[in-house]
Amino acid sequence: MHERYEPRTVETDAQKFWESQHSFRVTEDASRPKFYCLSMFPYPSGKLHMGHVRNYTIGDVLTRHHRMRGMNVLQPMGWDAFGLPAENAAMANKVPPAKWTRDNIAYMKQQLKGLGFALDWERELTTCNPDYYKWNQWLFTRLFRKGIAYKKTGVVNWDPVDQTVLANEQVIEGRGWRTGAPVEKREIPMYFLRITQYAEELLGALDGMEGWPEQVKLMQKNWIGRSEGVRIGFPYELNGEKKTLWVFTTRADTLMGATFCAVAAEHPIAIAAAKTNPALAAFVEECKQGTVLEAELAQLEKKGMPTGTFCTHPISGEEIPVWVGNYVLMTYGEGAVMGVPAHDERDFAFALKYDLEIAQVIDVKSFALDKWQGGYTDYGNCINSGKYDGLEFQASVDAIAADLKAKNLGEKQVQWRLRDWGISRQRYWGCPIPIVHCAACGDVPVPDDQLPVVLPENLVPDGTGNPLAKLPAFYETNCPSCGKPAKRETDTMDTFVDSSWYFARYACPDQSNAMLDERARYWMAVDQYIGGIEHAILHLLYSRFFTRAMRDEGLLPGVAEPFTRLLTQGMVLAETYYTDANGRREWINPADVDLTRDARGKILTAKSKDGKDVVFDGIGTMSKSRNNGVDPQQLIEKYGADTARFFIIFASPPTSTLEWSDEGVDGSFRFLKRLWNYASVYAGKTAESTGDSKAIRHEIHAVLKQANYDLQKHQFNTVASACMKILNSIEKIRGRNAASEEGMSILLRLLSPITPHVCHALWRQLGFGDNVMTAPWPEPEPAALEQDEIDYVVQVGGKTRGNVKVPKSADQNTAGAMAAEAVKKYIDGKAIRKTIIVPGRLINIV
RNA sequence: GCCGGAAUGGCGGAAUUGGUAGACGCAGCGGACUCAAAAUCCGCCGCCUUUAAAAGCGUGUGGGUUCGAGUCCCACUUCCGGCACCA
Repeated sequence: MHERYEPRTVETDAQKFWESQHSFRVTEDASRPKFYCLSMFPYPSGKLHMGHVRNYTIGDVLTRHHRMRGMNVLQPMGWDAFGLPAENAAMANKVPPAKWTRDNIAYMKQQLKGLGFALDWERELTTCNPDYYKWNQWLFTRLFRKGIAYKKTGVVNWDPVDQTVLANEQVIEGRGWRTGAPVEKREIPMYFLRITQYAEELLGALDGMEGWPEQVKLMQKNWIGRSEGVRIGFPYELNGEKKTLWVFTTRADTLMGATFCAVAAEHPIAIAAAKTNPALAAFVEECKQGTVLEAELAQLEKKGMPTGTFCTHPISGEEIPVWVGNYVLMTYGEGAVMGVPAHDERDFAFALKYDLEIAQVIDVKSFALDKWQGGYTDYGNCINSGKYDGLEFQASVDAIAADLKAKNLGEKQVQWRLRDWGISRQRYWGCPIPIVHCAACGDVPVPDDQLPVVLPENLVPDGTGNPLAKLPAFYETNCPSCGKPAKRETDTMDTFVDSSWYFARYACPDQSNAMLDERARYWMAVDQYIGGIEHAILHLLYSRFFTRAMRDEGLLPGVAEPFTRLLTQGMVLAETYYTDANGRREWINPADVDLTRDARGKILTAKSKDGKDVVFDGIGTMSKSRNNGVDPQQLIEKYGADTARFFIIFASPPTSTLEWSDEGVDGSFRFLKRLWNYASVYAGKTAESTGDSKAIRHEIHAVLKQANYDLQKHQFNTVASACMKILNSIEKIRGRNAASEEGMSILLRLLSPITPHVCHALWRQLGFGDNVMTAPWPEPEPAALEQDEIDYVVQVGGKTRGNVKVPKSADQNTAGAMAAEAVKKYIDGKAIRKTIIVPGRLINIV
């Protein structure tokens, strides 16, 4: 046995062993409980980043732990291979996205293999391969025929110079990233998936999902956003035609205080008024500038302009003005709201600004017309509301809804915040949408025998629109229905489509006759899903929707939820720095910044390697766009995969955000070295000290008990600590005896999911067996946990004043008396009011 | 702006349901070994007063509940994630 710990040799040997044994290959096995453990697949951006190492180490710890508990564990891996960065790289390097992507996959796969993850590589899948995306297309055509997929217009960011659609990420401070031109909103036809049809089910099912964090369920609940209210009609006349302006409100009790209505710039009233009113036309035009980003829209200064149109209040019959408001969203409800300045903060500010009437109709306290106060939105009884005066919230809503219904101007309604999912992307590197546009037959889905619609792989985009739209060889085709010349759709699908069902395909990646087969029925649902908290809404919600859509296609009978248990990993953050080059930010990797700090750790100066001053721009998620990713490869090369794995597990609990710093990694490396040294130096010797073996056994088994509890809670950082504590205990023995032997056996098994290579080597070399992966999971022995005396903390009036050892057999009175004796000097001369005894823990004398 | 989180020594973090705050590490300080250094091993290590013994303070801020609060409640501050075309 080598005296020195040499990670490279140890890791290569272990990996060769696993490969030769096909240790991670799994098949369906009815005799054992199955456990499908899945980490979110990576986008092949170039090389692994720390977030990947963290994610996949957590997944591997879970996988290896469950294997040792006797379960049939599937842990696969694949590539989320379509997406925008490949097109950006293609433009920068003049290399087709396909080549860039596949090169990245090859490199990252080697990195993953080097980290020793227990992955079944025979199931690897890549979303940009036709044998995968064929089934995107196949399912799309099914959903299209059912009406779940449909066409309507959607709003996109438009770069007027490059004549191209921009992703939100490509809009920097309202301007196109390449051209610097102010971005405009533009409406274009797109395909949508009717996720709203599943809104009720997606919301209702959350309650029963006990394996999901409350936090994520709450976010999804709020995102779906069910609200109960009243749909209210305000009749108006436009060009002599009688129409009704429909609004939705959750506060119908305030209807008598509605003094105006506001519509979105895209609303028919606004468009009609703009035709005859140049000032209004300019305002409508202004509203079209800027991005579609909701975060920015919500923080815009609220502006408006009267349309000149008036509508009739459905109860009072008064004429109230209709305004255009830049804060009214066409995408929510019907693009119009009623304005109740007295009881809505936004309406109040709007009314003050434009001198609109403010009419209090709820008896909230101390109402003042000139100043908004928090209580104005409180519920209360109606006042100044005619026949509704004195009614409380629910009664007034009921009465108003009934009256509106009688007039055919409203009814109670349930409204959802969730919108249908627009999946069309005017981009090259994605899955082609399988539709042919025929002048005679309309939008015709591509028939099964013509699938997949293959994406040509040799194109290089140039930033001025989708290259597919410039390639007649791609878009010129014949109508599958009538055979006449027709045009193929050139938009591709949102990459979220690819990732909304990949988890099911891992069960049967080689199946060429169907999207899924009976193997998917065996493995689904995923028992444990692991991935970043940033996916809490979109990816996870889309996957829940897709799983139901697949269920309703008969592909996954009885499966509604894709992920039984969810572990949301905290993000790995890093500091960000930039240099300012002629107003354009150049992002500098934190590894290339030299810092000086003051005694409190505050940054004094920051310089790049070439001596330029660098601006610190806070801490944020590691990303390509801010060049603050930390490459784990250097860490792995210097210390080995086991140290990298141990350190990232040890550094913080899986769900916490982690500000990356590799200070402290030495400690993890030292621990593995100490473990190795102990095994090589002392393992051959008989013990020097055997006297306190009983106490040491107690320590080890108590730590093991706690570690098993922590594993259940997924608190892996303290499991790593536990391993260190066990080694500390064993080291006191300084040699080999029954206690150290047992301790080592426990330690190597407990540690093996975290650092599998070194544990594999030591398990064999110390003669415990051939393969630690097949050893049973260690459990504490009750006898070793027994103690004769209990250590009580003694408090006087809640302050800790001492300790007392009480025999296990002693009753409460004896224990109390012993405690009082132990802290005598603190209670001398004072009356004892009562004594609180927490069995096994603490005695408080008051 | 809206939704969801987080805040504990110089640093990462621990504290199972309200019960000894700081486990386990990092950094630092002192020592052993060494010609020396590295590596390794041993000890100390929240703040403050103090020669010491001992006392007081202490879990982002301000209140509250309790015999007892890092943990529960109310109000705030700062930071992080998401906001539908980054993935």
